[in-house]
Amino acid sequence: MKAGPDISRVAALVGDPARCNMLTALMTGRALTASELAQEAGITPQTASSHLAKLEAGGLIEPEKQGRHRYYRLTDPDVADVLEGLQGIAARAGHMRVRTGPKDPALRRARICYDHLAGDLGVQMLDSMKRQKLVRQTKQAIELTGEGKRFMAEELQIDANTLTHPRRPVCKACLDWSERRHHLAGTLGAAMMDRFTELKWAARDVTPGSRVVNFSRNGERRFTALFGASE
Amino acid sequence: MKAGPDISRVAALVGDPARCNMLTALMTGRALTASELAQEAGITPQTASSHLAKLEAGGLIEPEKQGRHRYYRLTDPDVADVLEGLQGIAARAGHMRVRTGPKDPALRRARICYDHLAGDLGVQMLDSMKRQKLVRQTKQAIELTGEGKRFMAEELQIDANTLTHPRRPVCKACLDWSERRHHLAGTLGAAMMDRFTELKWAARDVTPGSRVVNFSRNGERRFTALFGASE
DNA sequence: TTCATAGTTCGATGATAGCCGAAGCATTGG
DNA sequence: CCAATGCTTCGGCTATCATCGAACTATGAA
Repeated sequence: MKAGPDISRVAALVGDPARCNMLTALMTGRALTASELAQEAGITPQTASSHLAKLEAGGLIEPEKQGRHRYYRLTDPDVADVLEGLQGIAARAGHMRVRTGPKDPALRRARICYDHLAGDLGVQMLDSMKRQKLVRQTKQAIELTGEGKRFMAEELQIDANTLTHPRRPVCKACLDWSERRHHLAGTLGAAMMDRFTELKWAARDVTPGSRVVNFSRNGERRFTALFGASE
Repeated sequence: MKAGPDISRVAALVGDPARCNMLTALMTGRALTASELAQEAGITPQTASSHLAKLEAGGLIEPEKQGRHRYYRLTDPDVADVLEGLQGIAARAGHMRVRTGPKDPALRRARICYDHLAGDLGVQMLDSMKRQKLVRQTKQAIELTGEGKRFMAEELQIDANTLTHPRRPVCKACLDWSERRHHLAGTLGAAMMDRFTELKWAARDVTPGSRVVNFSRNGERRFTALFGASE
């Protein structure tokens, strides 16, 4: 007498190493073409095509035709959240990748989680925002306070009114796999990351498929000035 | 140049239908024996034994020997959270089980999520608790307020001091797959569900493996009196 | 001790599904 | 129109892995 949605199909999709590599590559938030994803997974385009069709049927990714390219992106930030959740379990069980490159510490410090900042600095930022009362928890979601709106406008030139989105909250807590605490997701989290990039405080690592975010010397100083660790 | 924990192994574990059935059976929060899990998954004990060994190695379940029985439980509420998250994605993609029994509406209304209340009533409860300022979001977690502690003691005879646990927060937001909003997890969520059961306001469905929670007529009245929908 | 139950290990089997080569569409550019 | 590129479909190969029968260990009961 089973009931409820059938997990195993979705999980099986993520369970294949090739598909999993594609999905983690898409966690950068960027849309990638079928061939790029094939290379990312280390398989031929034919095989990739089959995998992509399955992922699409499973509702994990969405295609967008553009000329003779097919760009794929994760359908939803929620998908990224679940992937992060799985990473948390895998990390605890000690199932790290065999090739744990030198980039790993950098990944723990600051990385892209779909479209917002994660890792040590991401968690630090949300903590600091709460301490400064820029956000608070009201009914069911985190909310930007009046003080927070002023702060965003003055310090980061982000107009809070532009952040509303029909299907996505402005603020959302996203569980960080490396820190096991929350960082800020939602349209605000995305907008802030965008601004950091525009201001050249931070830049995504150039290695294709890397989620690492590198802060410049000046950028880190400015970032810490706004969201410094607990005094 | 991959980095980070390897998701695919964990996901592959969940991806097998038999193992997935076992895991969802364990989402009741109860510990089940190897044979019970075998029956739940519809496979022979030998096969189940192999699956259980894999799930244990993957860190998803934990055994506990008791006489000649081996009881298995989910290692961690976090595992249950990820499973709920996967259900959310599966539900959106329309991957419901083929045999969507008559219990389905009941499951959406009230069910056990590991050890606390989920479904419509679970979401309603957390909403109401926030409205009544029994809990609030402080730094990174939901916190029980002074008012909340009084409420718990007076209305439900729950001593807030007994709720602290070395590895588990008192309050935690858990994403509900059917409502797509949060309900209350953590030791408080578990304690409240226990109390509801003790007071005979609600009881888990007798069907083995069912996550449905049935509220008595009186129980629902009392529950609504405390955590009624928004007035 | 003897029997029954719970669980595991081993070996063989069979089906699923990932993989690639080759060929086929579709779009762009010359 | 032809060539090149991006992607998909088809067919066959292969390896993985879930499955079960049979035999074995361990605990508890008579």
